[in-house]
Amino acid sequence: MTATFQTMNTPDGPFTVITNELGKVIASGWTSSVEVTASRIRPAHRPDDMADGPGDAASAVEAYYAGDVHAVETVEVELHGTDGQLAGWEALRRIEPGQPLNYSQFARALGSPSAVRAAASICARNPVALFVPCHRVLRTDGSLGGFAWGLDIKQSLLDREASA
Amino acid sequence: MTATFQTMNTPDGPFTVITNELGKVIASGWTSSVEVTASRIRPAHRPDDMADGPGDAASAVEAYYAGDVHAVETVEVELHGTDGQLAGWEALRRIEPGQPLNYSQFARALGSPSAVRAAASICARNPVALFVPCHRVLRTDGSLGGFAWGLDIKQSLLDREASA
DNA sequence: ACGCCCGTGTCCGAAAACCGCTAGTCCCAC
DNA sequence: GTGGGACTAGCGGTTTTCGGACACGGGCGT
Repeated sequence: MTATFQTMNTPDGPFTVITNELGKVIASGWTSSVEVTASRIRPAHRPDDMADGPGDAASAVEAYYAGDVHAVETVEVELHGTDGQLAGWEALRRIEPGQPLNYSQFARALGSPSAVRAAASICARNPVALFVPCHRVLRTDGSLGGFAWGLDIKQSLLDREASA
Repeated sequence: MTATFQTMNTPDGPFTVITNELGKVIASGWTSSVEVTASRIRPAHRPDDMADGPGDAASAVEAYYAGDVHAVETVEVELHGTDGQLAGWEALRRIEPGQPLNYSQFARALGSPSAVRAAASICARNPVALFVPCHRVLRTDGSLGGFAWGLDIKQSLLDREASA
């Protein structure tokens, strides 16, 4: 399987998107390294080789940073994972920008109120950051919790969406 | 991923072939059950759904049973596995009909003369029986060894190829 | 002759470890 | 008192790790 990638600049630093043959996003994150981005895809579905090339996910990211924080919502993604992960990532996409949840609420939304920690690790493994907005889940005490691409960026995204 | 299958009758009983979008064989065996056939594909690459449909692998099988035992050699296959498995399955395809090897010779051909048992399990996991002729490897003492689809069929194939 | 044990690569199931957390306790500094 | 920081046990899906099993043959000891 072969895939396409693009790296662009954003106010939060370089951002890389990897898409499959159909143009669906399979991985993304704030790094200029394709390898690092690809490492978030589960091994069995990781592309054999990747080439730089065009794609329209990039324009959605630019629109997002230009102020249209909804722009990334309609971009198609292709996700692989367990049933729980797929359900979780889908649920994340339904969170509105500017209205973050905490990990407990998120676990409850998934139907397992006590599986808070498990829910957190579903966020942690989101391969398509920004498109699946795992940054919209925070700790109950108001602190940020974690973010694979760095807490500065998580905070920046939240600020941006709060003021949009 | 979606795939196509066909089931046909042969002197050795019903035979099912599963092919991918490109028409390459991804699984096959003497059974009328698509599930059983598909179970030989490693989980990560198993198709999501399968539909009955045409394909020209079937005609090669018919030609084989009509007496042209070389007919299945040119059919394209798509295999997934470890490096050792891929090398092994490739080597199997180079064995001439009517000239069976034993497991020791096969292991030696793979470059690991002492890994006889490992070589045997590479045969054992061949997902595309007949197209990759794992039935052409026997025990050193002359007995059949094993065959996923039943020893009767292994014997029958060997007889057929010996007299061709 | 016959039986036992070992080498070797890969798969598979079971069990343990891993965590982007939370609620409850305890303790101290005001 | 009381607000806040520090510490702990418990949580539950996923991933990782580990040990056994296997389409066998050859060397060694009885």
